[in-house]
Amino acid sequence: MIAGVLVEISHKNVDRIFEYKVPKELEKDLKIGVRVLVPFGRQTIEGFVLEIKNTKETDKELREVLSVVDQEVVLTDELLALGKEMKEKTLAPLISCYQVMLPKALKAKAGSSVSIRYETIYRLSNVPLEDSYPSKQQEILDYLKEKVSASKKELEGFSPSSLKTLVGKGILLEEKKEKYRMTYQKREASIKTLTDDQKTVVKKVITSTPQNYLLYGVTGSGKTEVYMEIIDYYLKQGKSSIVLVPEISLTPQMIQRFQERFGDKIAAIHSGLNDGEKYDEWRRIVRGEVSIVIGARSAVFAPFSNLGVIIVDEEHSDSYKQSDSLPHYDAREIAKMRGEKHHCSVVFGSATPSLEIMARASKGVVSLLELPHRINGKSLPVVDIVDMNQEMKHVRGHFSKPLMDLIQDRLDKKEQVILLLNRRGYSSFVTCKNCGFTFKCPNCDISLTYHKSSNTLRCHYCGYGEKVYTECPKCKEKSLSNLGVGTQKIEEELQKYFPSARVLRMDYDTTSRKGMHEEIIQSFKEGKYDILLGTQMVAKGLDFANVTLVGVLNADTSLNIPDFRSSEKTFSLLDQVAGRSGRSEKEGRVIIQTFNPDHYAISLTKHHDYPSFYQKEMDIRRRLKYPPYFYLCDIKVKGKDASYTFQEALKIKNSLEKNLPQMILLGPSTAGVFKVNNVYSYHIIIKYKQDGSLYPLLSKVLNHYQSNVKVGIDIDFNPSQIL
DNA sequence: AGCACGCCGACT
DNA sequence: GTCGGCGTGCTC
Repeated sequence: MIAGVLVEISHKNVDRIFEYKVPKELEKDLKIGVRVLVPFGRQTIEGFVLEIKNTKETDKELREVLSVVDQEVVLTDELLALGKEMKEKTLAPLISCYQVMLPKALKAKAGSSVSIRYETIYRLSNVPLEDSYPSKQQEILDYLKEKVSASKKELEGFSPSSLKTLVGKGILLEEKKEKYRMTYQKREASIKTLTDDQKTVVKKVITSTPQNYLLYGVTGSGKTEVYMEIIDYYLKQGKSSIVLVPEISLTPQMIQRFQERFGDKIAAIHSGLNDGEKYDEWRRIVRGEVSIVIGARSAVFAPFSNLGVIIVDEEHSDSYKQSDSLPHYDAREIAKMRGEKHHCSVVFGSATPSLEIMARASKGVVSLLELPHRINGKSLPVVDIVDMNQEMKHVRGHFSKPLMDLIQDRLDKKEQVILLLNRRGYSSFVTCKNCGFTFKCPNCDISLTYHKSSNTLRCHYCGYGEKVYTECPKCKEKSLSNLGVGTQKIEEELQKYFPSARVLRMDYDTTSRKGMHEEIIQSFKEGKYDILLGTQMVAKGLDFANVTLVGVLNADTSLNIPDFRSSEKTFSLLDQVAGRSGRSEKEGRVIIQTFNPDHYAISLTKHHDYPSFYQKEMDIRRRLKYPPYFYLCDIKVKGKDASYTFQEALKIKNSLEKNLPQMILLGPSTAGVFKVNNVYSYHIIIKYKQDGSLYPLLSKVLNHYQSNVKVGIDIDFNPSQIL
């Protein structure tokens, strides 16, 4: 027997199958999809068995498999095939595709530090019981007759020596049992009755043939209830479900709602868990002990064999794309692929769907489901857009008069306020403090980034550059600056203007400690604070009945990020945060402060007008040849020697240009984050309608450079952002 | 990714 | 004469 093994080294040079002889005694344990320990050069490492050949003759000199690591298959046939497809679509090393599917604990290096936890349990053996025992022993026996089995901890109240005696006599059995670090308790099942709209959506999904859906529902329309109802239906059919949410909205509040309804049938995988806890959750899934997985991006790989439905909540979130490491996969695409394999539906939900999916919905490629009303029967909150150009004279700190007045009003009424400090794309673009003017690239329509070293403004996409002016070209004021404020500064201002207000800050600083996120949300919910001030994380999924005012201090920052999706990101953020207001009985209000009141991404949030935003934005995307009309591919060329790296990038671009005449190639341009750790990056951007020979061609480029140690190449198809 | 082999500079 | 720099090449 010969085993084809993929070793646990994520590098192009070794991203292929190596063959090993299988010793007779390992043959029965060695299966496709298990990990094995193999000698590799001078080292001993782990790898996945991908092939088994039953050839007897050993024509080649092969080394032997040392041991089999897993008793159970860790990569099922489905996941093995899925990994190969991912490699095709992302051009990442195959091993990296398998590594993202598994918890850290199952990767070779972390394996030693995370272990399975055990607890000792006691239960009655088959030895016939006598009529009576000494009283201390009898107590234990009575307890166990009732409970069948009990852990050591539970029996702490009883006499330890009597316990020992009973075990010694063989009346009780002492066993080691695996113990999970997380526990879920089902609480009051508060199943709300669905509205007619919600019922229609649920019915459509569970009665139709499996397909992909876009659930377009306004904020507060009860999408989560719809998800749970669909999941419940499949649960009763004996099928499992995956719920994907962006990490930022995977709040304790959200998990709690699922837990209340489904109890220990759920496993929640989020960044708050440590490696051991994640490993436990994964084992519960593999063993079929749970039927519902709720988690961020990587939860899409939950090893279920009988999927009933996959839910992708907040579908528009860019966190579904893995951009920081290989493989650059998109969980939404993986969801569709698994949906097809399992013949199950995939429901993509959002109040502000991505243009890509809405475009597909309007073509009929995905089915559109709508929830146009809030479940509380109230209309969406009234939004006022405050023009900060006009407000300049009345402004106190970062607060306009209308916002100040409304905050005071809510404090008087003992109602709560959420304030959003938009920090998205908190980078060095130049804005006029007086009129809000920002420099944009004439070719790409994205904000220019300030480069201190050369004192120039540059476009990250095409490389266009211009000199920095001291005077604003629009209003002629000398108010150009690259401004930015932190939450601490705003908190100080709030304390100054509203000394009696109890302000709670929520940002990356205050939530980094484990459990802090939960604590903050809980204490705000309990009314211990009047104002919740935070960054993006206050925008999504939070549900506070007493919040009747949402204020956005600076709507413009996300408008100016150097990305063709900046308008979409802004509209979606503003609409989402506005939706936090007036979720219960009381009417909600929203104040949006901006220097660009006429920009469509801001003005259209006034009436929550997604359809108009969609039309307008699609028009721009079509004219500038951006998605969803064109696909994008971002090729990053990195190296320590700036000029050498640029030359190589230019060579790549020229050769691609020759071979891809029907595609549009941009660059090489300096990356937004040009220099990181003394490594310089250049981008080549490809816009295309059909991939044609793109993939094989880029694969060749990668192979050509795999042995070049001076430059590294990173390819990202459909990038969520180009940095 | 490791790890060794290999061919040129400053030292006990 | 050696110790060691990190460039090139291989791992079933």
